[in-house]
Amino acid sequence: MPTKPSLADFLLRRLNSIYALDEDDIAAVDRLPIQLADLRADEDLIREGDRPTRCCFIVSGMTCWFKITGKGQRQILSFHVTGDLPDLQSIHLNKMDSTLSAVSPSRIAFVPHQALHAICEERPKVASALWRMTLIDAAVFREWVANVGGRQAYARMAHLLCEMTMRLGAVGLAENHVCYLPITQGELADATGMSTVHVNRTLQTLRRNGLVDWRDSKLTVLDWPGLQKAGDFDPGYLHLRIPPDFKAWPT
Amino acid sequence: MPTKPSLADFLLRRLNSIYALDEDDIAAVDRLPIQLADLRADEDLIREGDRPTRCCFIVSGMTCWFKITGKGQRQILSFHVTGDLPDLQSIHLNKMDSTLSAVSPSRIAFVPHQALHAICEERPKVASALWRMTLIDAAVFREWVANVGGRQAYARMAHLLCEMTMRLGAVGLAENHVCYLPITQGELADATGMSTVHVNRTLQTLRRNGLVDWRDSKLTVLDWPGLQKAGDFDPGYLHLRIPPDFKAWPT
DNA sequence: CGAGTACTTGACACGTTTCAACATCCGTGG
DNA sequence: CCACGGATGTTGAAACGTGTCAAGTACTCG
Repeated sequence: MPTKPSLADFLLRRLNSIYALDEDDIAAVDRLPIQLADLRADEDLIREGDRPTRCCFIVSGMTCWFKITGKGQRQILSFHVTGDLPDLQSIHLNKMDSTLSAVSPSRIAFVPHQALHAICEERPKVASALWRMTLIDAAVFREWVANVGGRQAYARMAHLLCEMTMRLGAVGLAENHVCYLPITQGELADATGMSTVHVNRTLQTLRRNGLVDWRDSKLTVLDWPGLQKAGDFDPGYLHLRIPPDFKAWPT
Repeated sequence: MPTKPSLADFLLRRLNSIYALDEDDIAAVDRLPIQLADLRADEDLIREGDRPTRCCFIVSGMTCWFKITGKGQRQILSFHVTGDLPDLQSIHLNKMDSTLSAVSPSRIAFVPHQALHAICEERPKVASALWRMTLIDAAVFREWVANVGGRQAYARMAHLLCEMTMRLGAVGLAENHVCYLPITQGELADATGMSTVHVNRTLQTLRRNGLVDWRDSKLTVLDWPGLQKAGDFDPGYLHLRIPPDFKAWPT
C-alpha cells in the first residue's frame, strides 16, 4: 500500500474546477480519510448489484461503467479519468445498477461514505460541489444518449474523441491536443455501440481525413476544429467552470 | 391561474417513494412556495442555453428532454411523468444543455431555486432526497445509453414501454398494466433513434406477438413477463423504494 | 519461440433508413 | 355543410450503413 498523500493534491483541484469553495471547506476536504489502491487493467471496482460503503476517486488511469445487455453484449456507459469520482452516486443509491471496471492500470483513492455524509452535513458548499459533480455526470450520460442514438458512426466516434480530449485537457492531461487514451478498439466498439470492425474502419477514415493520429494509445488531434465539426461537438454539456485553454487553433 | 394547492398532495408522495422523511421535513416541504401553470402540447419549458431560476414539478401530463444533433435530428433523452422534477439539475447547473418540452398538455408547478437552496441548507434530509432524485434520473440516462447503444429495435421499443409502464405504475397511473401514453410514433422514433417507419413496424410486431395493445394513446400491456423478456428489462435501475404492485401476473 | 491480444482487411448478410404513396382523423374556414 | 390542410399512422420497394464471418498481420510477453 503506497504512503498516504493529501487528498488536496487531487480532489481539491478537481472540485475547484467546477465549484468555488472557501478556506474552511478546503480544509475539511483535506481532512477526509482516504485509502489508496492500485488496480490492474480490467479489474472490477464495483459490480452490478453491489452495495458499496465507500466512493472511488481516480488518482491516475482510466475506468468505465458498463452493463451487459440480454444477448451478452457489453455496453460501456462512460469513461472516467483522473479527478473523477465515478461512483459518487453510491452515497444515495444503495444498490449499483452497473459495473465499474478499470480500463487501464489505475490508482484509486477510496473515501468512506460515512465521511462524505458527515462533510455534506457540516459543509453545505462541499455538498453542493459534490452534488454538482453528479449532475455533470448525468449531463454526460444525456449527451451519450444523443450520441449513440442520433449520430452515425463517423460523427459518433469523432464526438467521443472530442469529449475525452476536452475532459483530459480540463485536468491538464491534454497538452497541445495530445493525450494518452488507453482504450482498445474493442472497448471503443462497446462504448459507441458499433462492431470492432467498423470502429477500425471509422478510425481509419478519421486518420485519412487528417483529423487525428492515434497510435500506441497516444491520441494526437491534428485538426481540432475539424474534429469538433465532424463530431458535432459542443462542450457546453461538460459544464466546465474553467475550460482547457486549447480553444484556439494555430492557423 | 388555478388556485394554489398544497404541494404535499403531489411532491411529498413522490419524495416518500424514494426516501424516508420525518415530520419536520415534510412540514418544510409543504411550505415551499409554488406557482402553477398549464402548458399546451409541444410548448417548451426550458430551452438549451437557458439559465432558469426555478424548477418544474409535473403535476399532470408528460414532458421530455431533447437535443437537436448536427443534421437537425431530434434526440429525446428522457420522458417525465406526474411526480417528476425533470430539471432539478438546474439548481446546480446554471446553463441548460438540452430543451425541456411538453409532450402532452401538462400542469406544472414551479418552485424557485432560492426556496430549494434554503430548504437544502436547513433540512439535510430533504437535500438528500432531492439529490437522490437527480441520481435516479442519471441512472435512467445510463440505461438509455445501454438501450439505444446495445439493443435492436424490437428489444429497444419493448424496454421503453416497460420503463414507462413501471414509472407510471410507481405513481399509481398504471392500474392493471394499463396506462395513458400520449406519445406519437414520431416521438417514439426520436426517443429510440429509429425512423418513424421502423417504429410503426416494430409496434406492429409487438402487437402481433400479443405483448401489447396500443390505441388512442392508451397502452395495455397484455403480457407483462413477455414484454419484460422482449425488452431485456430489469427495473433495478429505477431504484424504486416501493415498486408498483403489478409484479405478479395472472396465469 | 509460442500464445495471446490487438489490429486490419475483404466479401457478404442483415437491420434499418429513405422515399413515396396513401389512409385517417381532426379542427377550421368558406 | 363540405372542402381543406395538417398531423398521424400505414404500407411497399429499394438503398445504405453497419454487422458478421473469416482470415491474416503485428505486437508483446513469458
